[in-house]
Amino acid sequence: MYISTKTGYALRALVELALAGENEPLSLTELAQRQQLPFKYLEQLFRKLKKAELVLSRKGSRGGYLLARKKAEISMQDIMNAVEDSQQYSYCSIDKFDDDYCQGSGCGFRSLWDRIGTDLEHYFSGISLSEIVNKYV
Amino acid sequence: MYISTKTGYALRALVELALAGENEPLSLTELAQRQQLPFKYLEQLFRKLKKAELVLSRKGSRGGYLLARKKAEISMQDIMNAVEDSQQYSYCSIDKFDDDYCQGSGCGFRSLWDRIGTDLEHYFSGISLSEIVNKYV
DNA sequence: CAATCTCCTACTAATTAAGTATGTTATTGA
DNA sequence: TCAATAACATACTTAATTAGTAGGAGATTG
Repeated sequence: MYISTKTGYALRALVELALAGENEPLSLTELAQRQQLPFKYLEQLFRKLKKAELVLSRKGSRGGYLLARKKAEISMQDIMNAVEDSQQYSYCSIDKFDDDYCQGSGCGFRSLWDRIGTDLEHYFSGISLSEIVNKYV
Repeated sequence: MYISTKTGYALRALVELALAGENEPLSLTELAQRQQLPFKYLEQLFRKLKKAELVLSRKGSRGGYLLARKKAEISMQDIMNAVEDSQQYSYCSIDKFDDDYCQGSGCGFRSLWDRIGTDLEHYFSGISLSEIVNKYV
């Protein structure tokens, strides 16, 4: 169980946006250079970030990306949700078990996973981009 | 970020041991049947669980596995540590960045990852096998 | 001594993550 | 108005990790 580099990249990138000016879009070319991240990979991440409405874009020359919300309104949970493929923290391998053992929502393990999922979601929702920028960067 | 089936399997298996008698070892053959888990895969998991001193084994006929500690003394963190390959919750992709950006322990992101790792470790250490057995099974 | 187990190593298969390649569309500034 | 710039989109390749298999050696009990 670990945080993917995908989330790491996204976080770095958003921190960079947070540090940039409010109204000056930062281009991915620039961003990729500053963070030494693969440009084409970033493009993909940003498509997801945009879909999740964490960033806005401006096309064309002098275009780029901007944060769509205030730093304080973007949490690590948001970022992970946007970028990570599986939305769940844990999954019950329910389909491998027959009905005697694991019966949908009645399954004990499933409710354990659910609890853990909720707890972790709560935890990561509590870490905002502004906190990261202030404390760690 | 999610909990692997490996951890799920191990948890299920240990719960099964917890439910079994104190001094009657449970064989993997039996366990695999009860939980519908692949026997050979379980063997590997149990080798790790034994190495981590979470279980004891008795060889030979009528042999099997027993919990090495009281249920309350085994946490999800223990299980994950034992079974999961990477011991870290998060890793800094430090080696991809040059020294200008990320300088070992001085790197802001790294300390963020460290904080998260510590927090999660603490969280999972707080979930014991006995709690799981009591509340969820 | 035979059945039943753990123990050990080395594969293979499947899935996911990471990264590349190629091209299209929109916007700005010269 | 056109050329440069940068987002948008899709499809593909490679690398890494996870899940699962296979076969046999070494103990122990009835």
